[in-house]
Amino acid sequence: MEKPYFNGIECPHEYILALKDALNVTTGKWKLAIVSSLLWENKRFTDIQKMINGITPRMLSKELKELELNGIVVRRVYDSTPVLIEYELTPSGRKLNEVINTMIEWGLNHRKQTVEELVG
Amino acid sequence: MEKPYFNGIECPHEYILALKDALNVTTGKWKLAIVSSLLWENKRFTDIQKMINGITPRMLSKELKELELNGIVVRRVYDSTPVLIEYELTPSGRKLNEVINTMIEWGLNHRKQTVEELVG
DNA sequence: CGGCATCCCGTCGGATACTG
DNA sequence: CAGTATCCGACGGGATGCCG
Repeated sequence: MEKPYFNGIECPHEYILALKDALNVTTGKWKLAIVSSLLWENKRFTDIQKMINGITPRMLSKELKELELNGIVVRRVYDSTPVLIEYELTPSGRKLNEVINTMIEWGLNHRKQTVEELVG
Repeated sequence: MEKPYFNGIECPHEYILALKDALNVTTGKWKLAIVSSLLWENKRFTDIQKMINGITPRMLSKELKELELNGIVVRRVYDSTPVLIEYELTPSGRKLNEVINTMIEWGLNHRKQTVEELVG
């Protein structure tokens, strides 16, 4: 891994903003679950709700709006009868997978390290 | 980047836990700032507080305790007179920089993409 | 120096019911 | 189907003051 962007001493404002953008999407109870539900195929409101266990329509609606505002998700309205509404990830939205993977790799290693400390 | 751990369809429970560990540290107003303040050298309570603009002792105390519980930070007490207390990152804590860098890279690219969409 | 105790408020998110 | 409206508790986090 090359030099750190965020080293606690110098960190350009642009990087802070970029970090906040990422945190804005990763933080909260539902956003990552919603993104992940859309990774392999576009889905309708109710399908997302069924896929994510426990989310209420209120939260799903709110989160989808925020994700759309932040350029993570696109809401598509197909003017058929009856109207069909689908949600799709933007390219940025799809790339969130890389962030998630890095987090998981860190977490796996962290758990391994922590257990080793406890044992030996 | 190789295959995704978190693909929205299959994701082992172990990976979910690892992800939650990472989210636990990245979420919230202060944790990443505290971690970053300790990246290059260990620091004392008041030094961290001075370095991070605006954090109150109440929050710093609370966050440091959580970080210690989660194996991100170690609290060292040197039995000199007067007593010296220092905080140090664990190896896992230091590796958080990789997670942060990935987030920043995603955020930078996301902003570029979003601007391009608006322009063209 | 390195905190803790108390008060306070805004936001997150759940429950439930309702609508075009 | 794709949401909206209303109510409510829990928690994050700020402000202030005090302590060994």
